Amino acid sequence: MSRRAAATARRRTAYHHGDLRAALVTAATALLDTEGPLGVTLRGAARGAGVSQAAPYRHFSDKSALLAAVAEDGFRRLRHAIARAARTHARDPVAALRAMAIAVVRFAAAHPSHYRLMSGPAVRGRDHPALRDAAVGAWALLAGAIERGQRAGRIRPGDPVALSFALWCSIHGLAVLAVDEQIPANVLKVVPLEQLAEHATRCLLEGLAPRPPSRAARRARPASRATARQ
Amino acid sequence: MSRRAAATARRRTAYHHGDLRAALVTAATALLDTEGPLGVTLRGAARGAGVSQAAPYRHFSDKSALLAAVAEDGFRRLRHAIARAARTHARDPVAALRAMAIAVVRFAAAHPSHYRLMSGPAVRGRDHPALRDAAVGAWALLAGAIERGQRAGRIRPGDPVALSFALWCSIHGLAVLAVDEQIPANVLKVVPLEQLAEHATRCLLEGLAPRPPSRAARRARPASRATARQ
DNA sequence: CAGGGAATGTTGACACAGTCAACTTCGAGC
DNA sequence: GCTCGAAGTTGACTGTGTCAACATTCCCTG
Repeated sequence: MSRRAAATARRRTAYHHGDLRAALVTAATALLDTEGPLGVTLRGAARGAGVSQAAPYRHFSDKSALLAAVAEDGFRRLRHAIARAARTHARDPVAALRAMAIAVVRFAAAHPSHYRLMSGPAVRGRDHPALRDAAVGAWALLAGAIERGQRAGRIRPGDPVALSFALWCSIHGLAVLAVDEQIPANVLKVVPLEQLAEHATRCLLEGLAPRPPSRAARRARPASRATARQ
Repeated sequence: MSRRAAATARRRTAYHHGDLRAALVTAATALLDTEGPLGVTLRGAARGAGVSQAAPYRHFSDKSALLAAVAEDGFRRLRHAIARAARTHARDPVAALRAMAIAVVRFAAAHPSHYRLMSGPAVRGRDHPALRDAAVGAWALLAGAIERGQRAGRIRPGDPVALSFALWCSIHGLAVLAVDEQIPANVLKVVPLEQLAEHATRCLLEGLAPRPPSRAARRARPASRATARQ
């Protein structure tokens, strides 16, 4: 993975680290897990890699560049988790979607600080295209599953991207609420997190299911201009 | 509004500020809007209030206490925005819910940094009960609207808290995605943000609508244990 | 095989942040 | 009128991001 390993196997010397970039990402990730988002520090990562304070600047232009690399790594892992969940239900697209949702929430619960970093203000996708791509890559799996569901007649027709977007909002919203500890105790007491994911996903998937023309659905006016402002 | 005005009208002197606490919250909010979340600083807020660096410690034990006060204020405003939206559709509970969702997303888009702070790692609800209460108070309006919808037969029966939670996930997820600039360009290009809110809300509300027993909904197995791990 | 860039690390320094201790000033109640 | 506590100030400490100047090592070219 590292450009060093790909090269002629430079040996680490006392002076040159060998693969500092990867070591810094690892150290920063460790800090993230143990100390939380505010505990991640450029100097701390350097210490963790056994290197001086300014060394990171040979590999990252910025603190936020380091954080972006960490976040990108997180999205890679998240994508793998989602893909694995999808594979376990290759036959049933709806079950696959549910499993994917649970995988996301599980990932968030297992690595709260990491998930926070991935979707937080510390790194803006705009400034780090690779991060953006990694994020989109992870969530794009949802659209694929939606499409399979449509082909199987389990999900109503329509733009898969638009439909998966609604699902994305739900799942990400739940994950973020969990990670930010904003789920009220009276909810979490009764129902464990994964069941909440199932619940939220089911509510949405029922909305996405094909259905005979329903009076209630059509009664809803398409757009009311008299909504609240601000 | 300020406790100063309520009291015997202490006058501000050169030395004593009069109502530093409120001034600090205002200054911090201004910093948040202009400089972003990372630009909010205790010293900066003190400067903004025309006061020395250590003065805030007479009113806030901590930087995070200041941030919590700012976030709490944000939740108060958010609750008002939601309540106003609900009032504009007193007759149609489903339209009210849609309007509430749009109000939240609008708020988030208008004050991105503020919304981020309100739901971010900077302040943990656990450490600031008043913040937690403000957040719950804002979102509780959803459950009320759901209940009205049930009474009107527009929303299927069930625990209003559980149903509103699914809606909460959707709305908050969309708001957070917007605020974090994670909505892919190919989505935002085609559809403006408020329409996305309508879309997501509609998908979910259709899932929450009362419906004749449907085969597709029942076919979904209640829980599959073979989901992905990690 | 030699030698010279280019990478990669190191040291030292600067500005600024959060935070605290010690001191000062002001308003209110005995 | 005087004192006491609340509210503000000054000065200092540590830790952080960042940079410039210097040191070391790798690897390519002759």
